[in-house]
Amino acid sequence: MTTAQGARERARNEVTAAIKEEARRQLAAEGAAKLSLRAVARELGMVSSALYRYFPSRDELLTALIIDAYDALGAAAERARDTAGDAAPVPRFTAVCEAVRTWALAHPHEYALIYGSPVPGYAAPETTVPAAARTGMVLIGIFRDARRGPGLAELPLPAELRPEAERLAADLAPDLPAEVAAALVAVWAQLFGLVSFELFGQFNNVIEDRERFFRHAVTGLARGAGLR
Amino acid sequence: MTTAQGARERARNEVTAAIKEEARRQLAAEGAAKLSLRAVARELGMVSSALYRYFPSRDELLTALIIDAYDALGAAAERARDTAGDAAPVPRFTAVCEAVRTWALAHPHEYALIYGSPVPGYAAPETTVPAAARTGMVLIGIFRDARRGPGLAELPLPAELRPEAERLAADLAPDLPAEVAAALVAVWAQLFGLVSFELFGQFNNVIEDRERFFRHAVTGLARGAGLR
DNA sequence: ACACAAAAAAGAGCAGTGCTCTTGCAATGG
DNA sequence: CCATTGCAAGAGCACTGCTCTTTTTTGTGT
Repeated sequence: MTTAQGARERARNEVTAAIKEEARRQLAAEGAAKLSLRAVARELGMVSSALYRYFPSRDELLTALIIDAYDALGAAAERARDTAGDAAPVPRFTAVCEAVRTWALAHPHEYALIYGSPVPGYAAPETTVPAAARTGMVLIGIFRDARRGPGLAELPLPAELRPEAERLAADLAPDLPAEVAAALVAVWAQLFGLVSFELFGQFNNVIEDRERFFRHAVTGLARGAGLR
Repeated sequence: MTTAQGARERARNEVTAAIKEEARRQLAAEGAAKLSLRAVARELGMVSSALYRYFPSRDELLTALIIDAYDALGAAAERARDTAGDAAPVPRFTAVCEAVRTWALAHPHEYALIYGSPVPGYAAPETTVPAAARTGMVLIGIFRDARRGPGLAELPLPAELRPEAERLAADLAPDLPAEVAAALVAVWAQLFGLVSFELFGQFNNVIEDRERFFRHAVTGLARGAGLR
């Protein structure tokens, strides 16, 4: 049994959760750079050193928040995919993209935490990989579905990139052709380029109607990657 | 006369330059988060408070570095454009893209400073705008040149986005059609999406042959935006 | 050549940070 | 019931950005 394993364990889990909750509050309010162990402890009515019983370092706490952020974004993407139901590939794709953008706009600091500049000296541990992959999986799924039916056009693939693309396909989606896998990864990076530029202020004084622009851009992205 | 305007002024400029130089060294070595005024001062053999005569705050020093980084990237892009000479639009475009990527890989922390997550509470002042625009100008120039000659295909533009695209064209490149301006901005964001993903580690364990992948992706980008 | 004002540097200090180590207390389980 | 174990607290270290005051340097006009 994993519940009811002693009051001690239970209390520990509760305190851990409270710390993460307060940390997430501070993250949303001020950003990762201003997330302070001491402030979290203060808010929770404990002394800073006590926190180290729960998280061995500030970075470890950040890692926990990173995983949560990846999961929240992945869940938002999955929800959009499910809502889009059995629409055509392009609208399904754009629906997921818009969900990503909407989540990012609603949680800018958490987005910056996972897709912004990495903290120097901090390497994301393996633990984050599954959570990080969730959103990508949703995109892969859309391309996979598009292959059944007439929804996927032919794509060029230069010979010099074929080995890499084959490897990519084998790793990510063994049932997809190499050129689709390559296009998929490019689309993935470009999607987050659009979101990051908007969120990180590069569109300030450049683009006004960002929602419409985004919709147009991701439609182009979908078409460019062969979705029909 | 602006030179030889008193030894005092001259000394001031020299110290300012030395501070920026040392700061850039530390930035390259450890990243923006670990850039410390005290450490810079220490390295220069002065006391930390003396630095405030030259830069009113750490953020102001960062701003100076940001402008330098934008300028260096812009210069790299311009060099690539000039080297590409009168090649066809697509190779000229990819040459500039590869120059951007190469510069970013060579100066990861400076890249992160300008295209990574913004420092919370820090808004880039107007001063950075001209430097920031340089790289974009290079891309605009390529599209402009492509219009003379057969190098630019027709692009779709949804009616709902036309007003925004017209405004965009008027602001950025009055001699380009609205749909080209819109595509340009999207390409711009997507290019930096590719570079950021590689630099920020999202391609770890995903893409091996990053150079070839990048070349393929930006070629697709160019085609998608109408270059031929 | 010298005195003076302006500029620069130094020093002390404040409030904050992450993190470590020791000490004391209290709940748990044999 | 009491030893063990888990946890919180406190003090302290080495930092950070930044301010304010005092001292020193330095270019220049008389």
